[in-house]
Amino acid sequence: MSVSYLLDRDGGAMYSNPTRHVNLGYGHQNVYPSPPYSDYAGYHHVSAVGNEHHHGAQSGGAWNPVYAPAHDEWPLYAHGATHAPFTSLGQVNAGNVSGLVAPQEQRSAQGVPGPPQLSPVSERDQTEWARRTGTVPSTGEFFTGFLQPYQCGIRAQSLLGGKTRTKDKYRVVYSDHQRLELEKEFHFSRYITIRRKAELAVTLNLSERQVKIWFQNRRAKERKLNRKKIQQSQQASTTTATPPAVDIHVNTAIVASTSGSLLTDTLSTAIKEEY
DNA sequence: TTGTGTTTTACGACCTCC
DNA sequence: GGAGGTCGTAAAACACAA
Repeated sequence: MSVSYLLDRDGGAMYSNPTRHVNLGYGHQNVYPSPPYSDYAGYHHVSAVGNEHHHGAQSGGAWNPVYAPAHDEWPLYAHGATHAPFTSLGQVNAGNVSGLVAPQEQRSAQGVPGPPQLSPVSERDQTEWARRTGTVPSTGEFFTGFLQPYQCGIRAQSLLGGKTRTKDKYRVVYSDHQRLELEKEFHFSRYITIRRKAELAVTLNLSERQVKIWFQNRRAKERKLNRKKIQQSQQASTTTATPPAVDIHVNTAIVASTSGSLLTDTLSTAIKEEY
């Protein structure tokens, strides 16, 4: 299967060779039936994310001109960066995060099963997050005020021996909303398309580079978790008195794990069919 | 409060593919 | 050569026990 989904979703915008990433072990991204963010309990919006696999029918959908083309990296370093991306996505207020509503409506208008409404982030969640981060946005500034990546940082050169870091922040902490949307996207597909990356970057007010790196880190996290699970299962199998039964479900689970994902046997069956 | 372990961003090095 | 992949790592942010 490899990355054909990319071609499907992106009209071949990414790689034309379907064998690319064939060894990466994530060739099944499009189907991912595990419970939403089972290993991501740290985020509190799970209930609103239950209907993932949203923009799955984006394939073939026309690129919506609402979304800007890929913009330059690091667009938001200065204070008071413009927040134009949201001006076209509807009003954002402190009690209703609606950044993705417009895209969904557009997808719906295209007759495709679009993404769910953006997970509603309650005012309590926002204030909680603001409290934790020590940043309290004013009404209407939930996105524009304190979610700016590198909001305080002027990208400084020659820090850390030539490495580039922000001047007064080594890294920013993404908002719950940003991480939630990224997780939703990741849950839909382990590999983001160029088109979707640009879309997300605009929607979440991140740079495309940040989105790309987030996905890289997220895949690394998943691999790490999978390695841990494999180790645990191996330890469990060695400590059990009875030898592990030859169970098709177990085997498929191991196959899935070694391929770097959290697959169910049902899913692995689908993968076998793909391969 | 503090020490410590874990998680989260961000990057560099290196690789593959076009 | 450029883009994006993995892998390893730095360091901030966070969680939590003592």
